[in-house]
Amino acid sequence: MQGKEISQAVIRRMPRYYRYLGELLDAGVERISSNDLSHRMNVTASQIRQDLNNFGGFGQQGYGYNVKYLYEEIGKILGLNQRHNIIVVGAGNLGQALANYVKFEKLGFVIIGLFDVNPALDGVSVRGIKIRMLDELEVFCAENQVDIAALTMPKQKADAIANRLVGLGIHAIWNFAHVDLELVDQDVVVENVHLSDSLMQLSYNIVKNRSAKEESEN
Amino acid sequence: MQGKEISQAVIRRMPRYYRYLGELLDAGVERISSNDLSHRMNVTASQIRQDLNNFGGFGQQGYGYNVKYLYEEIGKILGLNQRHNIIVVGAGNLGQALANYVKFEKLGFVIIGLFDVNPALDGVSVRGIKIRMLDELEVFCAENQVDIAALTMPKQKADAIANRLVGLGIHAIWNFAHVDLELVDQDVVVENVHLSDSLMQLSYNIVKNRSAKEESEN
DNA sequence: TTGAGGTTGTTAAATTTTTGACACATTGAC
DNA sequence: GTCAATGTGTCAAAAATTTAACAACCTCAA
Repeated sequence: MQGKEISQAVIRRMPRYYRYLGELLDAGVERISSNDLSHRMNVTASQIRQDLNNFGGFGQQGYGYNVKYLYEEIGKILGLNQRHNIIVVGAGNLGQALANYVKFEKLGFVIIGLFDVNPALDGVSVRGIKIRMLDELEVFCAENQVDIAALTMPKQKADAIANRLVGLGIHAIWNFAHVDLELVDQDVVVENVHLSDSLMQLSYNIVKNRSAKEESEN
Repeated sequence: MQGKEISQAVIRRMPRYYRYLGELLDAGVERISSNDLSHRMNVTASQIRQDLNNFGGFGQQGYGYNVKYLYEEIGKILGLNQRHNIIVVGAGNLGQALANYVKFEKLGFVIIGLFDVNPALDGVSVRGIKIRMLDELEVFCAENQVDIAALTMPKQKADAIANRLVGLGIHAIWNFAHVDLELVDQDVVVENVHLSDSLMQLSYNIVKNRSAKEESEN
């Protein structure tokens, strides 16, 4: 409960630990040392110990970490011990893809609504989730607990809708629109998924890799 | 052409600069100072100058940066001055969403093929792109220049297909499967998009934000 | 029960990243 | 032309992150 801030660099690595521990758990592995895990994950053992110690001492000297216990603790740290209701605003291909992605539910993220402006989609269901028109947002948010809004509409509309959602009491946004949201209320958590940026990074590394190869050839 | 390595931290920021410069260009802005840009982007001017100087001196003292020139130069750095042909392996919702996303083409990323194992999808077209069966991969890659493979199939199949693709001469992978690919050939560039990880980071910040609020209330 | 081997939590060092500061070049008003 | 204002490129300082090292402690076989 102490307020020492933990860097986002550490947070970015936690889901990966969680994933590896889940796999170990499935494989029936009961305990693991930071050294062993570091080899599997291709990071340093020191980093693993340092990262985990931000949240407490989960291991035991001479033994290592209990896989099941550590898995559950990291789950709690990441808030996976509680349910998060999501609405997806923008029921195009990406929005529907998210709605169809069953795996999120195993992590506690449940998509409870899809919204769009396109009348052709009104009433259509995706995996049992009805697509609603955007003007039903207010009523829906009043009647349902919405924790996260995923934005998958074109960037031109993103700002307006994001602020409308925040006004409806939603304080977490998973933003797929290719803009940096400008929110009036500062007390909102935003996580961006910028696919174009990701592609550009890949592209940079392709070019770099290619020229490195050419250089080593002469 | 000197080989001084540029950190991925810098590379991660470049697409964002590119985006902001593109917007300025569209808005008809001809020149911009690092200071002005820093305010718009909410970073330090020093970081902008430092970042850009990794690639050369694009600015001019007393003037700033020419928007059009800088935009184009960053485009070149990111490899956007050349075309990248993409195939998407896994033509489910996400794969089709990618195929439908027109914006990638403006950046030079052209999806030229979709592949799946589901016979029900055989021959179906998405935005004019025909879905092919996975066993046609070899012939397709022989007949077409494929620069990037996007993997949107379940994680169990990802490793095998990735290695198969690398064997076919594809050295860049845009990986949406929730695994760290284990590739036999080391000379491959991989960019991961782990949506679950992104959600978990969001979830962490939700919980943190919530408890911070509660604390400030008492 | 003992002790050799193993492993954490933690402190310190090394490295990387970010920020600050300023010499010097360019601009543009007069 | 002159000169104050502007603004880069770069060097140095500060901050953050990562890695290394090790004392303290636990395990488990004998």
